[in-house]
Amino acid sequence: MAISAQSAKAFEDHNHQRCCGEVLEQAHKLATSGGLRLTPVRRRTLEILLEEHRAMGAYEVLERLAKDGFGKQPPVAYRALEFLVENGLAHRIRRLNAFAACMTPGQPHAPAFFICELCNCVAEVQDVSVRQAVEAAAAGIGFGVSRANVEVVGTCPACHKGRDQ
Amino acid sequence: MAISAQSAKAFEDHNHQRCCGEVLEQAHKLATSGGLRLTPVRRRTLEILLEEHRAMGAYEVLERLAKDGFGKQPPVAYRALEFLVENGLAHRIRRLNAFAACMTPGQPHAPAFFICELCNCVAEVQDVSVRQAVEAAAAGIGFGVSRANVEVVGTCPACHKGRDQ
DNA sequence: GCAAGAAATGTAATGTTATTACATTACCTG
DNA sequence: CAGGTAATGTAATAACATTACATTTCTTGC
Repeated sequence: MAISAQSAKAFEDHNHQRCCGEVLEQAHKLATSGGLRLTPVRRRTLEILLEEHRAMGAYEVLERLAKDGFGKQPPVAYRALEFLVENGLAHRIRRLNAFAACMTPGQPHAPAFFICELCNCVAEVQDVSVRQAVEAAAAGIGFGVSRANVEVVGTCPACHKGRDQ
Repeated sequence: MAISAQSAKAFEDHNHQRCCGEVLEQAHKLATSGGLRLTPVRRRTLEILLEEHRAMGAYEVLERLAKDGFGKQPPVAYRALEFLVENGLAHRIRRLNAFAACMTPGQPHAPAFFICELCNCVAEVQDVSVRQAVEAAAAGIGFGVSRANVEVVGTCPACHKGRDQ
């Protein structure tokens, strides 16, 4: 089941070719400097997420990987995706049971995902204040934060507009 | 698979018997005043979540419902749970593929869930500032928020303590 | 270089979560 | 009490995810 072909970098237009290249390059740098092994499957998985530029289900990614000559079984996709998520190169969007490439890899980030309930497109937004609010709330109950996942459901600008018409 | 038997109302001690009764009573009021139909399955589902006072998987809830004489098929649980979530009487914790009764039904709320990665217990915290930060970020990209889901993973006070020892 | 251990991959099987479809029953409402 | 709507029961299946284990590739110390 395809989720959406819509832009995921906020909801702005952008030079997609360029954005893919940039992120991939950043990923490479991180891999070599950080001792990560960006193996062929992993690299290809990241490329697929970047090319599609949207949230993709694991099985959808798997199909693509299989076509490219990699294994056909679920663990192939799940392992590669897990690696990317663990190393900050991708995110898991739980509401959609899907994964999306991180648009700002490397830098310490506090992502929030805005998911359109009409077209299922996803925007990744870096927002420090959300993270700060979460940290403050955590401190209030003595909770030690390791990861925060913020997923907001609503309507993206395009769909919001269409609704009023 | 049971998720946790740990308290979910922040991480404080509380009079459980009393808290269940209160929330159920509130749910009833909402149902009658709001025109909701809190049917036997739905009511029982809410009771189960309240009794256990933790995040429960749909199949786990289903087992209990079946024992109580309701249907044995997944839609029985999913429909009841969906109803409760739609009407603010329960929440879905996506990271755990689970559901938990809302501890503050009726009042307009902005819940954030704190999930302990060691014991899997869940705390529901009402925090306006998180919601405000989300709203602000949404406004920045022209996104219309309908629901925000904040799930924070880390260590609860009890487990955090244990770790240091 | 090469042996030993660690990490990654391939694959089969299975487990878990969730939905679709449709028949039936209960409940409003005129 | 007839007709429509909402809720329920049930079967089947879809979608998502993990376990287990064999095999290969990479790394590292000698």
